[in-house]
Amino acid sequence: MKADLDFPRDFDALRAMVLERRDTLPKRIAQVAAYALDNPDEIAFGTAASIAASAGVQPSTLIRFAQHLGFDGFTSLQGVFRERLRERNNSYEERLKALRGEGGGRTQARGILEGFLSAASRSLDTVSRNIDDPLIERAVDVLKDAETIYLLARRRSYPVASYMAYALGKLQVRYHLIESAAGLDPEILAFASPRDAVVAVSFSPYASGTIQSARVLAENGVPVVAITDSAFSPLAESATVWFEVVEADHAGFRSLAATMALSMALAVAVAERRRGA
Amino acid sequence: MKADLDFPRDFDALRAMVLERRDTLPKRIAQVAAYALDNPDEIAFGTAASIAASAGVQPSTLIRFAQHLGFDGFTSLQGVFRERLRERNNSYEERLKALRGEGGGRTQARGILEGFLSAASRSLDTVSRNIDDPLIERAVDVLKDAETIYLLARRRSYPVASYMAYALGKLQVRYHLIESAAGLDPEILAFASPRDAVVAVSFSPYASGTIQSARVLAENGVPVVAITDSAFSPLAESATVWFEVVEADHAGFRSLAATMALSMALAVAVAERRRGA
DNA sequence: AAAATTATGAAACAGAAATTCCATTCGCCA
DNA sequence: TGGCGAATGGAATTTCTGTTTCATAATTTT
Repeated sequence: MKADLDFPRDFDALRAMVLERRDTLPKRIAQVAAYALDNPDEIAFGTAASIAASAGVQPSTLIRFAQHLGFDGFTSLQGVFRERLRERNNSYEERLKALRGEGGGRTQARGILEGFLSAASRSLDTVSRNIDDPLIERAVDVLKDAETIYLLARRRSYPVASYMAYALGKLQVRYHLIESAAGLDPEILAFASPRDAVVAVSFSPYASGTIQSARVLAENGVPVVAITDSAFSPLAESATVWFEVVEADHAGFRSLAATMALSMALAVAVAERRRGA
Repeated sequence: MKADLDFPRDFDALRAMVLERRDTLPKRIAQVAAYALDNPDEIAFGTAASIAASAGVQPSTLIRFAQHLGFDGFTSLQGVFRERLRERNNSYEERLKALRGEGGGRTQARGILEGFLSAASRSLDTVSRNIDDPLIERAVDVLKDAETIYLLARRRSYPVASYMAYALGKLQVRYHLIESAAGLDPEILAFASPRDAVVAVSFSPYASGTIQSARVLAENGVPVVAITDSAFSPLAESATVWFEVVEADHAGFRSLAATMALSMALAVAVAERRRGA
């Protein structure tokens, strides 16, 4: 007889058990384990067949996974995932309530995190209200015909350009990321022609390098798509199309969430347009 | 014939429809309707038989209720209740839905932008639920004593590190951003001692450079704070403290919003702690 | 290297679930 | 009151789901 009664009663226990045993689990079982921890909602609602397909295994493997953990079948394992979903929603309600009630039990670091999360969230809200369709379309029109897209951003804005570079690379769109303040940039920018295009990102206080480069490029007839934070931005003057993105800030640091989302949207939209979609 | 295709797509619409018609509904159907609005979780998780018993009606009545509302059966009605449970507390999502409703004609690019905004918002929600205070405190403890903070991130994660570098610089915290895959990194990392610390960021598929460097540093006794996306991440093994941040994605590109917020919070919290605040 | 054990895939199976059907009851109007 | 249509209960039916089984592959042990 093998009365395996020590199955995990809740999600945390299950998670702990999986992590503890992960090295000893068979390959397919481990594959299911990883999927389960990463997609708990799927497990809670799906059927054995649908989950198995989504995780790339056989339904029977799911049951074996459950049995490895001490459950007597998939159904009882699923119960744990459902219970978690019920409780999570409850605790989240309470979390919101605590936040509204200005709960005192938060640590300082937690408060800072909430601040940044809130700033990011406000930025997203703002940009979704303020960006209008024709503007995006015009920007995409400009960029879709460019032989090379030059990415211009410094300091605070640099992370935006570097993520855009990553995306454009994946999308097989030719680009050039203007890296450093040092040396080579002027020469590289001298190659830019009116058949190329520039994406320039700068927020107040504007990095002078970005502003000047953008101006020079614009004077040479290279179309410029700008992302900046005000109509009075010196970037707006040089721009063919410009977006006003006002990021909320916390502790003196602005969120980049909205700018990131916009720049990624531009990258993907350009790639799709080129594919003729 | 009356092809009733206008069944309620979400819980709010369903609720509104029920309230509107409640006077005209047959007795048993009304009984089910009341039960459904009062016990939505039961509907989401239960079976038709168990719900029927719990509501004091026959299973067939449950189906009639669903059909009265325009669904083609109990199963599709249940789908609405499940969807609600998944997407509860996602205020941004609902706002987007409302926007679509009134806006009418969206362009393709606009759709892509909304996709990224929505992904960012979901990421923020998730991280605010899943990160707990003690974890942040421990990470800050590790970092506050470091002489130099080494920032380790490649490719997709690199923008995070570069923004963190910007912030740490402003905050006058000594750091070193590991730049390129080329040449100098090993020598620079060899300087790191147990009195320093590392912030490593990597998401699946994990950049091998980041993983290896983190492992070597950990073996040399340098504390590692990791931000990664799964308990199975190889980064988690090397980490002294690790955060699980699951970013939502759109069009194949993950949001960085949550990771950005977390990394900025760490930077600011460390600086404040050092100031003795 | 061979044998034994364990893991995996695919399909068959049994049971439960949702749905349909039909006889009966209820409520309403002539 | 009698007749008609809608509503209801309960069983029959069909669809689908979790589980089991078995043959095969992989892995470990001897």
